[in-house]
Order: sequence, then C-alpha cells, then structure tokens
Amino acid sequence: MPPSSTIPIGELSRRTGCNIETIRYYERIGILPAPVRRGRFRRYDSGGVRRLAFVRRARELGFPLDTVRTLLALAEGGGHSCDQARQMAETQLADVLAKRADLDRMAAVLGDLVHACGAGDAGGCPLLEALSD
Amino acid sequence: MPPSSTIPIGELSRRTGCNIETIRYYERIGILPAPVRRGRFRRYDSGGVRRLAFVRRARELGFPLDTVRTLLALAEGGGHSCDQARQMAETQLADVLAKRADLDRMAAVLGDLVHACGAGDAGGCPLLEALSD
DNA sequence: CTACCATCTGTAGTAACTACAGATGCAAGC
DNA sequence: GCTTGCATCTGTAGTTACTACAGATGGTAG
Repeated sequence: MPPSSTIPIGELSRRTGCNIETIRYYERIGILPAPVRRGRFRRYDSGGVRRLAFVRRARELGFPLDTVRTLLALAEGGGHSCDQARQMAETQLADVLAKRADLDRMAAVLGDLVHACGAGDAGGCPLLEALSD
Repeated sequence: MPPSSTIPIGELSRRTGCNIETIRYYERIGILPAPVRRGRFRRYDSGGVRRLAFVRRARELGFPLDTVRTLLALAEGGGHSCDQARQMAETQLADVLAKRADLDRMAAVLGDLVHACGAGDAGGCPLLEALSD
C-alpha cells in the first residue's frame, strides 16, 4: 500500500471520535504502537484506525485500559481465545451490574429526598437532616 | 465538656467507617476543620464525629466533595437553605440517572456478548469480533 | 512576508483517595 | 533498664483515564 493512504493524527481523531491528546496518551502507555512517521508527524494506516476503533469500543463497554491491552492482544493473536475473552467480559459485566446497583440505591434515596424537600417541610430541610441524621 | 470526651483519629475512623488517611485528607483539603490537638495528636469531639458522618453519607449518595463542602455549610449555617440543597440533590440525581443509563447500555451489550461467546461459535470469538467490527 | 494551521514534546492538572516511608512517643512485658 | 509494639505523625508519591496547557516547528495561503 502506498504511503499516501496513511492519515495524520487529526484525521484519525475525526474518524474515531477520539481526542488527539488521548491518542498520544494511548501511544505513550503502550495501548497503541508507535506509528510510522513522515518527518516528525505520525501517520496511521488502516490497521492503526482499526486498532483505535477497537480500543474505543472496548472503553465504551467500560473495560479498563489494562484489560483492553489484553483484549487487543487476543484479537491480534488470533486464535482460540474466546474463553479468556468471555471471562473478561463476565468480570466486566459483574462490575457494571455492581455499579448499577449502587447507583440504583443512590437514585432511590435522592429521589425520596428531592421529593421530601419539594413538600415544603415545617421544621427544616429533610435533605440536610437526613445527612445529619 | 471535659477534654476526656474527645477521641483520637483511630477511634473516629472506627466509628465512622472512614479510613484514617481519608480523614486527614479531608482535613488537608478543608472539608473538615483542623481539630484540637493533645500534643501532636488530633482529638475529635461529638461535633467532629457528626461532621464526618455527614460527609460520609453525602459521599454515599455520590455528591462530589465540592458539593459536600457547600452542603456542610448549609447544614451548619442553619436556615432557609432547603431550596439550594434540593437543587443540588436534583443535579446529583440527574447525574446518577445518566450514569445508570450508561451502565444499562453496557450491561445489555456485555450480556449479549457473554451469551454469544458461551454458544461456542464456529468462526471466531463473537466478543472480539464485535470489538473489531 | 506574514498569518494561520496542524502538529510536535513535555509537563501538570483533575477526582478522591490510597499507600507508603520514616519519625515519635507511650505503655506493657521481661 | 530495655525492648517491643502500637498508634499516631508528616510528607510525598501512586492510582485511573484522561485533559489542558505552554512553547516550538514546519508548511501552505494570501
């Protein structure tokens, strides 16, 4: 493939919706390999675009970067790694469900308090009193 | 009240379930006032215990520390601050609901992928393929 | 020739803790 | 008297995942 089919970092940013600073950050911490350069400018080919898109999708599912690293290795290693991948997805799912349960509890309490505050209590603020106990 | 009714930081930690390091951190950033000292040791009275308990409860509802600061001021200012408090609770509730919606989306996708991986596909790992697109 | 644009490097800031390292002082046990 | 252990102290650095500069550079457009 000709070198003209590569794109600069700004274009990669636009295509993936990923911040330029974040792309450079990913490179610095080894999530993305250092791309070839034309002079001092980074140039990305289709493989680079795909890798970053992969990372973004994984991040959207909440996978921590360390896990994304492993996931990338599995995807690029190509093979019978479904078990390991599923294992990580299960861990992540459990984490997400736990966080959601936390948020549910918070939302319930906050909803009650907002409601109680709206009722215009006589003594004091129900919210501040609930926090003061 | 006699000085013997005050407790050291370890006891405060035990009573509130708040890490000692976290208590000192709160003091450093001005969430908690610097307590009196007996020699070089911090001593907390019932007011100190109450303040920290307030902070913990607010944090359990997900309020950011900056908001907790304001909430504390409202609670200690004592007055007609219910409107402002409710306003903050509404903001926080909106934030919690938005985060929960994010987690819901993640959980749905992750659940599907875990399920698909469990089905033992022929070609490759459905999870890795979904991320690769 | 100057203005502008994208890019570069390197560092520091964000939120809310958490985790040391190394010092100090007191009380109990031998 | 001496040692051991405990709780506390201060101060600094690490965590996660970015984000936000400052200040330099190089190429193109008017």
